Amino acid sequence: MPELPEVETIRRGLKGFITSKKLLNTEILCAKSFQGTPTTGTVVNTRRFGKALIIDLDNGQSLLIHLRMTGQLIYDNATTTATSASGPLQSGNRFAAGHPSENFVSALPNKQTRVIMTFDGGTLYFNDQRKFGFIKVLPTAEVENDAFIKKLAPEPWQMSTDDFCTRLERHKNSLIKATILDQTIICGLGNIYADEALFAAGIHPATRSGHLSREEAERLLLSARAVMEKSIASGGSTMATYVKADGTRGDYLDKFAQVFHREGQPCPRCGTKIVKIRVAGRGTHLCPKCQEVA
DNA sequence: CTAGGATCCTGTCAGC
DNA sequence: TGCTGACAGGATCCTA
Repeated sequence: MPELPEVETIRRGLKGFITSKKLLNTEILCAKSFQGTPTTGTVVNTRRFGKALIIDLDNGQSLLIHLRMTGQLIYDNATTTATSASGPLQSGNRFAAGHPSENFVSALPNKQTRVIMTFDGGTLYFNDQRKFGFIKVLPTAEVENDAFIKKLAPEPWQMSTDDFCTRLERHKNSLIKATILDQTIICGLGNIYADEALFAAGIHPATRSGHLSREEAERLLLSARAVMEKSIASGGSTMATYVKADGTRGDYLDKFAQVFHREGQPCPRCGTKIVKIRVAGRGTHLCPKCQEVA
């Protein structure tokens, strides 16, 4: 679930809360969700590689966190006077981001809480319904050598059209949606932003990657940047977007999604009904008129 | 090497 | 109501 914009939003939000705070204790409620030996230390940095979040401590150790499908990070601030640079992301004493659910606002820990990390100033809950995500402790110097991190391709902002075209050609028989979901080909997109980028570029998700013209490839690359930038600007999937101003629950996708979870509704561009099909094993949303099969 | 499908896990929802 | 299968904002492993 959480894709690059969500993880970037988490990074920015957490940075404001836990920088210079000391991690005092780690409580592991689900062994599968935690790798390595729990450690203690003061937070000196928060970084991101694609969808992976890194928290660096001053003891030479780092936390590598991947939320996969249903992970959430929810920080409960112990002090009401904490100053956060990320005002809009905060609601009461809590900052929450990741897979949108009632966990953002309900009592913690709960059935889906996998790890509880106590800081001198607050508590960080790692919730994960499906247990695909994890927190891993490793030496800071080894983060970039981690098997997952090492394989990641550049993000859309770091990739030229030429480079993108070369990568598409290497996977010319794959469907374009599968290609852009592959983090070793281009990094950061997940199921939402893949659909949104393909819609913005007017490309059918089941097009063979090698069939895209250079112009189409460039449109897709620029669209990938644009849809993720827009999501980051609106705060990704955070409590602030999940809980509306009047206190009611909302769909955070309302902030930017044109096609995702909008099957049956009119295409914002031409009015044709959005359809949902299956491509590369994933639910896929598109406008059958704006994204004709090549 | 690439391409496609199964799989990890829990929970929800549509359909009988 | 209760059961069943499909599916879910990700990535890896296995097979051809």
